[in-house]
Amino acid sequence: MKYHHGNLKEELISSACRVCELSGHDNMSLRSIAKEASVSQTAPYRHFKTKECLLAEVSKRGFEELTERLGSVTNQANKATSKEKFLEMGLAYLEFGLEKRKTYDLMHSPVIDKVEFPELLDAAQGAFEELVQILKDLNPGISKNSLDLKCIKFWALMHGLVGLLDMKIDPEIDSNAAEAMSVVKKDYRSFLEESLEL
Amino acid sequence: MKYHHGNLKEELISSACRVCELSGHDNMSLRSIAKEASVSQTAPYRHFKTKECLLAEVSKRGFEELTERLGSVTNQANKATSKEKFLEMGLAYLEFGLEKRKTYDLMHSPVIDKVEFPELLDAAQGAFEELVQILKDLNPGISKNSLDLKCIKFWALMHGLVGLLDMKIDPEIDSNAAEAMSVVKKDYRSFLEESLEL
DNA sequence: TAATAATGTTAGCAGCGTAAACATAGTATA
DNA sequence: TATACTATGTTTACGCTGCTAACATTATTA
Repeated sequence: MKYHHGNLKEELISSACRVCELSGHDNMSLRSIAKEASVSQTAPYRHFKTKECLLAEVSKRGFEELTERLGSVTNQANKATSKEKFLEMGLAYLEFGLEKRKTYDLMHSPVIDKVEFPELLDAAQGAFEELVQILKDLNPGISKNSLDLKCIKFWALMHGLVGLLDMKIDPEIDSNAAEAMSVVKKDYRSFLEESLEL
Repeated sequence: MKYHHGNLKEELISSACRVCELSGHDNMSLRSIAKEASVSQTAPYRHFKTKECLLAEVSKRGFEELTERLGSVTNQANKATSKEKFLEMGLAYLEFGLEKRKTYDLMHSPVIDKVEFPELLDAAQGAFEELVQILKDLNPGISKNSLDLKCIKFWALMHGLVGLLDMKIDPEIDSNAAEAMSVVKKDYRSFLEESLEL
């Protein structure tokens, strides 16, 4: 066993990403992920000033993956229309939010003060740009102001849906909210289509 | 000093609500709020099985306040039209989310497993019913299915906006997202009006 | 009045984030 | 090549946390 690990920082981050998505950032201790890397409890402090810094790294990777997923919709070199790409982007956003739910939670959690991590804002901005681009394509000649509003509306709707779709609602209750949610879940696409006025 | 407090449970809850909104549920320890009530660290365990149970109570009160705020819009006995009430309800939702941001975070935080606290789902359902009612008034004769979809759309948009509006974006960056956000902040009402197709 | 339940205290456990002091390995410079 | 310096690891320890167990006091009920 070497005294120097060689690639500890990277291993800690990827381990943290795994633990986060598995158990949520609440159940994620620096000590446990240090142990997972077979390293002393305080070794991470050679690479991260605080636990929050490691979490910020996890969050950043989340935004990068989201950006990548959205971008791959934009960049698919097929004959899909702008409208279709737009719908697909909405789906891609929802899929990311639901598949990587715990990571998505961290990305939007107040435990990381984004003001202290400007690179996180940059990463989030990257994802936002993808939405901006697709909406611009979809609305040629639109004014900057209207475009901004459309972007926020789209983003907010997607963000809100991720939160609501994942709500654990007891089907026994058969409440209005549960019913409505199941309608949406049954077919995201038609819901998106209607909601986004296409 | 009496041995028995007499009203400890209630005091712990209201103290927890205060601390939560002040510092966020992450910076809230059972011990500190016990101390605030001048009671031993373990006294809360006579009233709450775990810390999560106390947090659930705080969350529940949040939903109740939200329901109350939304309801008071519905029930205002003036000559406001349904459309105006609808807009006001959107504003009321946003105001609650932004004024009681930390509580709002707890209400939507994964630290409380809502499945384990069905009364929380009930409380959330209460708020949802207010949205349903106003949308029903606004769209007489609408089909149940369409109504459900409209509700989700409205709720998701509001929920998403609360999350986005509170984002701390460095104005120096002057990014697209920051610009768009400031446009929305400048006048929620016109944004809502446009977004909700009125 | 005596038994019981409710509600408080004290002591103590294991886990946490983090700081300080120290050890070892890799790198740059003389 | 020897030596200093820096990077990266370990050990130890501190105070805080949620929580349990054992015990004390008060309120309620038979």
